[in-house]
Amino acid sequence: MNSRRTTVRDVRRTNRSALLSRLFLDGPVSRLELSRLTGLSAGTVSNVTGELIDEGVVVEAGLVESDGGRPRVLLRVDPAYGYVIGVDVGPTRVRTELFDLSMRALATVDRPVGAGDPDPGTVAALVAAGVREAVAGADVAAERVLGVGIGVFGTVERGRLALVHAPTVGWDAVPLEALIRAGTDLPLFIDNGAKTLGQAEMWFGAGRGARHAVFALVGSGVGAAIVTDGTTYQGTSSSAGEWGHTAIVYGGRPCRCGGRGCLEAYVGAQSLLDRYGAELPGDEEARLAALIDAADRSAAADRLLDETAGYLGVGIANLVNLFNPERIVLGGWAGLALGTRLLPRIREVAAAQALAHPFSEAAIELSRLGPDAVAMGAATLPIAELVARGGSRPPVQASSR
Amino acid sequence: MNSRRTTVRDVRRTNRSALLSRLFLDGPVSRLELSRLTGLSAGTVSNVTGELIDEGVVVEAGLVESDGGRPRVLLRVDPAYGYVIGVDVGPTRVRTELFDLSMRALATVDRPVGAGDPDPGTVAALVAAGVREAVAGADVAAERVLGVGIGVFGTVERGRLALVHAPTVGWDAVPLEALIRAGTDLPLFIDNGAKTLGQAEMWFGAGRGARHAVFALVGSGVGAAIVTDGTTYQGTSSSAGEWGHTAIVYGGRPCRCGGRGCLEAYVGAQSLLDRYGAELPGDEEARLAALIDAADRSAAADRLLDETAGYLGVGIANLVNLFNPERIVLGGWAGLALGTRLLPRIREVAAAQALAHPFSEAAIELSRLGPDAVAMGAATLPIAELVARGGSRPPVQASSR
DNA sequence: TCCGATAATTCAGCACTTGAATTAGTGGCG
DNA sequence: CGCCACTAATTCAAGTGCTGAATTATCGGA
Repeated sequence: MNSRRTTVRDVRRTNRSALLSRLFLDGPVSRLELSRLTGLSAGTVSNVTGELIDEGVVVEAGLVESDGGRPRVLLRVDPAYGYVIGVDVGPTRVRTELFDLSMRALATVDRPVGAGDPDPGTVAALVAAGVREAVAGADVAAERVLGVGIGVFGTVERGRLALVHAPTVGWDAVPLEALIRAGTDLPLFIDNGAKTLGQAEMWFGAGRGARHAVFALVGSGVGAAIVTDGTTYQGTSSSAGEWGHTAIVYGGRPCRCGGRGCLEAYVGAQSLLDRYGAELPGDEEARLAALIDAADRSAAADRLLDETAGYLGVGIANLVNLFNPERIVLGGWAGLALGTRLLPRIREVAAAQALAHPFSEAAIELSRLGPDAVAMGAATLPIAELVARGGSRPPVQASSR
Repeated sequence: MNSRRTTVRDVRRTNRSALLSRLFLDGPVSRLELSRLTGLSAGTVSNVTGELIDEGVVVEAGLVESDGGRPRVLLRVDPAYGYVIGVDVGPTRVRTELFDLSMRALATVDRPVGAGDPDPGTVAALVAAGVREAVAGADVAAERVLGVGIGVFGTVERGRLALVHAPTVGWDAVPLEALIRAGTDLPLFIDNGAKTLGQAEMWFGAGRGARHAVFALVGSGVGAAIVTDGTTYQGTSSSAGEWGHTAIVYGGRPCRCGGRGCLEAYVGAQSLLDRYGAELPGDEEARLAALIDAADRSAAADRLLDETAGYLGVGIANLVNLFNPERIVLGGWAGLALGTRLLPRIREVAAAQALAHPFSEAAIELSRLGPDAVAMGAATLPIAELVARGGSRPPVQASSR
């Protein structure tokens, strides 16, 4: 039901894109295998890969032995063809990483934002500075940077310029993209941090190979990334996936979003610690770890965790019934800490609450990459764009500069 | 990130499909307008429409006046090119309708299934018989029937042959498609009834023009159809959208699905009537109407309805936060009856519970087509297939039979 | 009857894939 | 040492399809 025109040239773009995608995700592959993987004829594969090699996107990478017969030449994306930057913008810190195209981190810059509610201008300046430092630190020419992906806390409203909403820290339609653009000329890709983390798991972690998956992320707050048909679902204005603010207890605990009975008010780390009552030392992560540790001795802590497993299980059952995914991945720093101990119980509860049939299709797993993959996931955004374009063919008319 | 090969011929198929889609949905259109709508050159439009006219799918339909200049010729899909059948399979009745391609109903067959839990064999036989009667009743040659779309209660697991799960009436993996195929040779398209109803609203009702919409259907039970990017979201095995069985009251009322606190256990018509306590006469629909009517006089009924608006509002807020749709359409026979009275209150509750930003993007409306559109929506399934194929071009090698 | 205006068709030029034929590398065997 | 069987990669004619410009069709008005 689409209505974009299609011309013969789109065929090439689509096929370049399909080949690049295989090359990028399935590591070194021979032309013959590419032909099998994409269904394209050997002639076309030869033709297109030749073009990609000429352009420098793809390089040959050794031979595969054969027992009698011409050996296959392996191809792969040249890791040094370009570089991408991923930024994890949290409420308390900005972390910038520069990767080559094999996703090796070549530079990392980590900066605290300072106490209190983060100031948009400060955050934007930290991002721009982080990008400059990462480029300098990795000793890479700025022209070779394909783009900067940014994963932000809060929901991102994608219009001509992205706006960020994060009521809990007083951000209402903050023009973050405009602010950052003032400090850098590189192409910017902004999305919610939960979604970029989901993207990372999808490409390199627990989501590999899945068509439909939901990444349930529990940190101080609770979010989710919903992948349908291989792509992250955005909704009308990119704010889809606010799983943490779905009500699970009608008329229940007030949530910091203003609603009542939201999942986040029951399983978010902040809420958990609030409900525990007893004072614990250290930052949020240390306190949650202490709480989990205490469960072996303290009945109160144990009961609290058991309740949490119940809420999480029901929340996950809701996802199963609504999305019928083949995989549900529990992540986020608190999600991992809780899941490591509670996963069996969570599965149990979900099994009891979800409909039998969709539940039988859904594998419930823990995140593989850990919560630090937000930046890496963000860095995949410019790569995805490159692949979708079919690798940047030089513009038709080579201008003189 | 797809990996299907693309050839030059796909270009034609895609463009035929785009043109047919415009012709089908935007009624009579001139070639020039088609060119503007699809972005295709005038030459291609001329070429392709010529082909479609030769094949009989499209016909000319009058001229549009001009003040000086050659008048535009209007084109439209020939309503008599083919016919489609839609079947609404409910637990108590099977309703079969035959439509021409302008969606005019030419024949309707309505049959009760009989009391008690429906027997799969009986239902399948009723469908097959209904199809035969409709074809005979409309006096249409069976070869001209493009296909039969079937909207079923319960979730549909789409594999090689569709299976139906409906635990509430004891259906577990009923091979409905196989059973019906035994009684007819026509192409079959089976989907959940809520989804076909959503499809009908999407094409002809409250969903027109929306990219992202959720159709929330309340009848005896509760279901939903989720439209993302213009197509109904199916999930891994087509069982997505079980909104009725998402928990909204943790540990709440037991639901007939076996879970606890499901939305259906609070707002489904059956549950509402159960909770009302007082005995009412007539069938479910009459009793619900009586309950709503009583609310003006009875404090108990009024309170029950107000509670229901609360649950529905929160349930809808969950949809808003999770899907960020541009439209939420409340339908189903009970949904319409309740919504007519309660919509303002439902909107109020949803506004209070949902996040401000996604809520501001979502229009909450009532269904336009009423609950009888299940069959019509089912009938769009074969049409959608026809359009996606680009209108059936005759097979390359015309066989001798 | 001719003219200006708008719509539709025709066609050369170009982009692309396919499948068959051809060329390119390897190891084994006589 | 040279030939052969085998597998991989490249080349190329044939076929399909879109575009943009030129051409043709069809109107109203002077």
